[in-house]
Amino acid sequence: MSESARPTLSDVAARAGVSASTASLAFSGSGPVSDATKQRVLAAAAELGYAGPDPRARSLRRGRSGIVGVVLEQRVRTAFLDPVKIQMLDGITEGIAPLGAGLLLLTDVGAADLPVVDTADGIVATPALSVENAPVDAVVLVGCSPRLGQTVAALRRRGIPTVAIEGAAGSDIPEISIDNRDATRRGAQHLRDLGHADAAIVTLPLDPARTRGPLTAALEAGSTSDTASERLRGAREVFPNATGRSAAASSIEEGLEAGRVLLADPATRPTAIIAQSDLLAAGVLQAAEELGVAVPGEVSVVGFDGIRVDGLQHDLTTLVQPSVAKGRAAGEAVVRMLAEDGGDAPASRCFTSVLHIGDTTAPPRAR
Amino acid sequence: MSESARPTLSDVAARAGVSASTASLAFSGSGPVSDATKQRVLAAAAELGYAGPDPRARSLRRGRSGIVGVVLEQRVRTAFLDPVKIQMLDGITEGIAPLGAGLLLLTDVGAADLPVVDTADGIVATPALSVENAPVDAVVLVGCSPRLGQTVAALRRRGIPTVAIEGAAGSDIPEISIDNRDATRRGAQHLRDLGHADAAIVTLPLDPARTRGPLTAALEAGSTSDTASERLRGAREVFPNATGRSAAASSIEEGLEAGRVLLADPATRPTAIIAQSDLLAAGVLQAAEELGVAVPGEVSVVGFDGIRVDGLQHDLTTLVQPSVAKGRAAGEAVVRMLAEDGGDAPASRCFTSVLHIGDTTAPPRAR
DNA sequence: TCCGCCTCTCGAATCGATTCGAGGTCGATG
DNA sequence: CATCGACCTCGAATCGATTCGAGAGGCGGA
Repeated sequence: MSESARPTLSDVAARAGVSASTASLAFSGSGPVSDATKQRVLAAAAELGYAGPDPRARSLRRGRSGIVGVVLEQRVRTAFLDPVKIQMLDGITEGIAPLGAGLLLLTDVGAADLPVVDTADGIVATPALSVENAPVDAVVLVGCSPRLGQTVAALRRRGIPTVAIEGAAGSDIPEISIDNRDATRRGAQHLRDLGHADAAIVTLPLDPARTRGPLTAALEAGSTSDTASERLRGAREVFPNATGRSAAASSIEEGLEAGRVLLADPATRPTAIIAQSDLLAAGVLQAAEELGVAVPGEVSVVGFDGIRVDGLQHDLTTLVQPSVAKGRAAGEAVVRMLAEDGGDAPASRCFTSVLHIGDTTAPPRAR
Repeated sequence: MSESARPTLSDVAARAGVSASTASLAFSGSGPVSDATKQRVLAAAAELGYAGPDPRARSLRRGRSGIVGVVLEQRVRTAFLDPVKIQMLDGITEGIAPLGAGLLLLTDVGAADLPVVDTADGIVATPALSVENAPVDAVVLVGCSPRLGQTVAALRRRGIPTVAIEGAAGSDIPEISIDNRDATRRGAQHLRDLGHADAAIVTLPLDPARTRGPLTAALEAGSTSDTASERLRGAREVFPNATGRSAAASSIEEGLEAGRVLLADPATRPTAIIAQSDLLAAGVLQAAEELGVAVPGEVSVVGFDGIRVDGLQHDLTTLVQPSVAKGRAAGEAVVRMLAEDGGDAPASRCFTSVLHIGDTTAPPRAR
């Protein structure tokens, strides 16, 4: 028992001359244990180099692992390149702080795609950790994805409390969202009020394939992204016939790409561009600069998110959304659902974005 | 048993008319189970809505949790604002892919600082998850920190395989690093070769307090950051008497701050600035622009990292380090250490940075 | 027909800690 | 002096799955 193997609680107990149960009490600190005994146990633990109760055993017994899963819809790098995601993650961290829980990064690419892993030795290793089998007490879904349905189904089957940020996952799952549609509408209205009649849109990825290209009716109809669709609808409320481009990601690069196409031809160039994220907007601004198109003189640009894009010269007109607060709300919802008395309150929340008018929008130049 | 509670493997087994052991075999797929039986078990599971083996129980029995911990030295937001960290994280993900393991985010603020959490109800909750008690199979330390020693001690006591990225943690812990000192020296030498004699340095945080201010001897002597110290030494090999500023973080903002001070007075202004990160360098460039100091005409700037700073107009002269490869190497080291046959090979690796000469360095203007 | 072997299934032990009720000791009180 | 608590400590059951050796059938060959 006390061989070279790591000591267990019973080893410590034996050494201290008490029973395992008493040792356990001594460690968890809560139970009625005399000071003398506690000291003895702690001393024995120190002598044996006991590092504390095994978290695996503890979590089996307690039924809680102290881990909250965060499901990202993309690979880690891609997700974290988006400042909005990072802010939400940070908010989640704040929100679950009272739980003292850790954050486990998961992607919903699905275990099915990679059920087991063959090691070099030809041994079949543990199936990859996924939302189907991760030892989590609760899960926060960040951003919707085509696989959302399957992910939610697995979570429901496992009975794991779930909260979704931006993505309708089902009536029993609290959703933390913002006024995507109305906010975008307000941004578009701002452009209309300035006198714009010809606005183009740069959308977030619409389909699972993240198709980059012109914004076609087919693409729009087949959208699997609530966020992109809602923002699109909001824009269409003001500019029903707006055309545009669909980006393959929310990044400056993609915005640049889209901007180049939209601004290329001075004859057909729109007087305003509504980008569905600040990163895309920043790319559009860069494209404008590249092509020598003045902002806001010749083209106005509106973004979405309200992040500080490092190094951006402009004060972007955008819809400022409370990303950190969203994350925090999600975290708090998790805490509530995990509380003993129970989270009867689904506690969905919809935050409001604020239109920040910067220096990238102005009346269109008479042509 | 099969009440409202979630079904267990034995429930499934009972329903399928087999023993629990057989059911287990059927699920793990590996054992010699007849197809008929397997189908029966799977069917029973489906009927009962069994979601697969409980990961907590499984990890207790198997002794593996399938989770790899990543220890960050700061809060999540701060860490992930640094593109280098994100790249490394991504590399780690790639590296441990064969494990099929998940990534658990941990910070080394220490459980001691927040041993237990009082809930609103006055109930004492589970101690916060930390490196001391997280159910991880291995850990990757990202960046060194003052608390490194304690973190490593806890890990060692627990017998958890550990790999450190940038930070000497002990002889038994593989370290993945880069040639901080020599790389910086080469960057500095490049400046010297161009004719610079008066270079200033902007360092990464040196002490636990992340003091922002002039680079004093005391600060240097008390440095707890290997990375910053090494890069500083490299610079000093070429410019022994260089003065500078210490930043409170690796960010554009901090670089801007430092740049403003260093470039404020045209009389004492250095002809070159060596920044210990690209983010800091970008800030310095911004400061230069603000103050109307031409780059590289009036001041040359060298960075470190080789990240693409979004929106940066310049092609920064910098030392390109392979961040993703570093992460991947760390992940691979973890895989090796976790392999059955055993990772006798500590497998420390030191990568080499490459000097990329952009357009931010040029000979000093004769004054 | 009988034997041996091979394939599939089962029992029981185990992973390490937690929890709860039972029991034991000791001091104080009537 | 006997009894009642109060306060500790202990035993045993439990969390849910995995694993390994043993045993039971079935089938082909002699």
